[in-house]
Amino acid sequence: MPDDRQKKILEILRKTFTMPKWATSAEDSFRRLIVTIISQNTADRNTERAFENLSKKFKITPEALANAKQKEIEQCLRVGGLYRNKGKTIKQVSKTILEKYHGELDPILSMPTEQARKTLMQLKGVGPKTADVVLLFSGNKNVVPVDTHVNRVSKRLGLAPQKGNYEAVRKALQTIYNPTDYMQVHLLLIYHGRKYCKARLPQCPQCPINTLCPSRNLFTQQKTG
DNA sequence: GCCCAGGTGGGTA
DNA sequence: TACCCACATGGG
Repeated sequence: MPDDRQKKILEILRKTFTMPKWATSAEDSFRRLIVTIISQNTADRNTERAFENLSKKFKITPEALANAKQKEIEQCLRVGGLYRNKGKTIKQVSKTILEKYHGELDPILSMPTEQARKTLMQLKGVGPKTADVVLLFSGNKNVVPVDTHVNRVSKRLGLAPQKGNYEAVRKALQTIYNPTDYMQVHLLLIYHGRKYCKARLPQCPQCPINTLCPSRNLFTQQKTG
């Protein structure tokens, strides 16, 4: 159960940002996995362009991508950056799903959460963030994916331990908030991080939750003496 | 021209 | 185990 401050933070974020339609729309789980791999360390705009190129050239199925030439996958992804790594990952992941899991991702997502998570992370190029995004948005699992914004914002807001690693931040957020809110917590912290709570800024002047932010007080104290 | 966007795996101490 | 680095493009 969130305490008053934690509850208020979520309430303000809900009023500040609107949730995207895609979050609750049905999406093929394999497509979700591929998009999420492309999005790794990449701006949304470039992710979209790369995925569009890939979709035009190939059917987004384990069969089609496992049998595609890696060079051709890479060319589609070029516009997004990190294209050699991701081309290799996408081909390999598709091949593994095809050969080891009969070309089906959904049975993995039907496993208990921890087992599904572990299984996804055994795919080379799929780390905790990518696994959790697929689990949350396509597997209907109770996890909070921690991307760079979620990590930074959670720590500044005192929602997660300052030196916590991925797992510590994820567990902290999952403990504070209700599973029904996990998707909102994930997305709203990202939107907040992008708009107000930037990595290069020690604090955010226009931030709508400034008064609830412990690091804002630290900053104020430093500035005033 | 420089910084920012923003995950994973491999190497090293 | 904890840190450091390579991967790569597009936009402001």
